[in-house]
Amino acid sequence: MITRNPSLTDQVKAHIKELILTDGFEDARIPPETELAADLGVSRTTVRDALSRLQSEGAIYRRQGAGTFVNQQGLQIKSRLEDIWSYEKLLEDHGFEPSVRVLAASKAPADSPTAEALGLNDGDMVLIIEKLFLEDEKPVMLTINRIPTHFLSGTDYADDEAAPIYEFLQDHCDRSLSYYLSEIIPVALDADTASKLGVDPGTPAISFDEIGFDQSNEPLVRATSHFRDDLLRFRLIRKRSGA
Amino acid sequence: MITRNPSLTDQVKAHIKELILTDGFEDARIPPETELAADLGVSRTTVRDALSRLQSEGAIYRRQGAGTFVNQQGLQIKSRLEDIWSYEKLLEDHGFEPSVRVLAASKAPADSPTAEALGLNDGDMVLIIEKLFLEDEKPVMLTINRIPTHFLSGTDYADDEAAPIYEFLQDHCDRSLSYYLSEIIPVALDADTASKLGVDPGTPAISFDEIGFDQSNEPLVRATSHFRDDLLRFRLIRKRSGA
DNA sequence: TAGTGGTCTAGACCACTTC
DNA sequence: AAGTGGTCTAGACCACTAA
Repeated sequence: MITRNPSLTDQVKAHIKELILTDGFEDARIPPETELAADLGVSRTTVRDALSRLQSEGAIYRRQGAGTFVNQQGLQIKSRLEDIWSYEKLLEDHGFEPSVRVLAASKAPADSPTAEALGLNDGDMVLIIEKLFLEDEKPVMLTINRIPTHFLSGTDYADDEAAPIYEFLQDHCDRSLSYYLSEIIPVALDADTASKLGVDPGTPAISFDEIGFDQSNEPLVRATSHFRDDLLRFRLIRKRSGA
Repeated sequence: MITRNPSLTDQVKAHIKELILTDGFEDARIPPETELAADLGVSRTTVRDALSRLQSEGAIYRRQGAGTFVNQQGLQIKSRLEDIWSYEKLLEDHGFEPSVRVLAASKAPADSPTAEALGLNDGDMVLIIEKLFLEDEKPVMLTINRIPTHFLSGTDYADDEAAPIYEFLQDHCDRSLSYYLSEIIPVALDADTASKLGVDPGTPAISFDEIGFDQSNEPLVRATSHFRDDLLRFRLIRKRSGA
């Protein structure tokens, strides 16, 4: 049942991932590329594309001349930092079933770091949406989004404040979020943030300070997020790079 | 002058990066893949491989049907987290010329997190190497490596304690470091670490807790590192993933 | 020496953007 | 309609690992 869309590569990738999770293989060894290609009736290139993606996700590793192997360690990686697109999905990948609570949604003049990040003038207004993500009523992360009000194409957005930001920007600003430039910052939580997250003030936490851009590199949104380190910890595989 | 090794793809990649940094292009637009392929006398596949790597580094982005463009934001990324291999190189990429000071190198029984990470028994000995990386006498990061002593193939390693760990493991343990599994942890610096880094106790910092594995997934080393956030901040590009 | 992954080619067709 | 990047094929040869 080989069809277009999802792409062949995606189907092959899903198939191999399935094999990894169910079979386990002997010695964690995955069949040779040529064999996979023959079995699935696709070209070796397609198989290699699929394997390359699995490799970059940390699920497998390859040794020239030896073979392709399952990377048990890599399976601990729930999500690659650079692949995080919505926090809803991030939390789901970590095994949560998050609910979202909008703590605040109001317009105010941009503070100075926001104005600088978004290229605004002093006094320009931004819509501030503060969302808390919970798992079973327990706070996991807090995120504050700031969107220039001049992007808003209407006023009837109240129902969608809980939506993922890229969706909100699409629906109510007619802008398409393309990527984030993100800084990873260690902080001691201030009293306000700590209380919203249900931890003691001063608790160390990871904070993301990010700017979301559209395809033309125009900044659309500035986001600041804080995570409960005891509930959500970021892991990654570091390898010798080809660069 | 097209030769093997470095690979064609690497040469093409370097060539395009050169173009990006010097020319700047109009509208940040990069010539079409077919044109690059013709100019350089290589196949489009090779050009695409090179562009894909540049894209994953954040230097460019591609829009189907529209073209390939320079990503000015992405050029701010000094090094991808997942491509960090030695801290020497990381610091160089950030514009430092780091010097290394070995603060300690001694054998001791493994503490319990180390023993667990490396699969050791209670009381097994590890060689602990504590290194401080400085820029102009100013501490930037501190790293502690723990290597099981039973890996050591000799006793004359004293001169190489300052070497990058993968080199030390190669030369004195005959083991080849393949990858790290790394956790990103927010901490408030304890008095000892803070004083070594020259900051106040309690200063928030990023800590990496990592296990280094060889090709067979055998753990070789556990490392704990702390960074001066005011001198070295991690940035990354987050994109919608193909996964 | 046999078998594996790594690199590269030449070409086809598709999906999408732009004019 | 023209031109771009995205997907896929079939095949060649190389570099490396393992028996």
